[in-house]
Amino acid sequence: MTTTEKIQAFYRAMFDALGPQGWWPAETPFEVVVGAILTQNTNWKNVERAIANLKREGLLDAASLETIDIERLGEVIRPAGYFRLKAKRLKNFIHMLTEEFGGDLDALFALSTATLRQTVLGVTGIGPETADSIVLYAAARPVFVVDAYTARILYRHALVDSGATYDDLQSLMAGALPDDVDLLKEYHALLVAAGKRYCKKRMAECAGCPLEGLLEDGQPVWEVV
DNA sequence: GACCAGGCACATC
DNA sequence: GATGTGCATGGT
Repeated sequence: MTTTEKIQAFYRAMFDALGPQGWWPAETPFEVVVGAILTQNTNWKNVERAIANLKREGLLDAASLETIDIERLGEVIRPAGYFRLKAKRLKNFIHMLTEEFGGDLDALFALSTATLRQTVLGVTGIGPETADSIVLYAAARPVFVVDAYTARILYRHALVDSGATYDDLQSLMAGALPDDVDLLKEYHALLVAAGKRYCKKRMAECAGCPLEGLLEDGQPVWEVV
């Protein structure tokens, strides 16, 4: 089995076992952007609380976030953790959006995919995973979103070594998959769903994982990652 | 009480 | 270029 075949087999196995995940869980592209920043290294449940607070306070739009006091914003998003840091990061994104695109997400999303990704990446506090989440799930452009579960699952199945970078992982996945927005949305969501259930950080047993026994060559690696 | 969660920037060597 | 550390809440 080639690496490409393995990556495609992983998708089928996860989809058959777990079904469509319906990501991103948000009502609007703007909410996707906010959620992408708030979920950095954070349980989604806590992000939901923070987003509910933003909605209740009528703050889930560019103009409101541009004008709100940063300390008050921090209090509103507090349940998401790292709240001072994330208040700053939200402000950084909104400043860029306001100054360069008149606060209009559609204007930002009119950029070419590569330029859009670079522009979003240029915001302090937005790294590769957050940028790609925005590009894929908010702007609906075909990029592969790499996250900790992607790295862990590919590493434990010996498709990459422990030194693989974000770009290494992204290239590997992109090279094996079509430029299909719906498929790429689903693949990332399935990796997270499978990772949460069967491949948590210190989990050494993975009984019941849909990826179990899929590879006929190469033993899975079981160092903790 | 330790460990973890859908990262990222920055300091230091 | 690699490695270490701060950031913070809420669930298990």
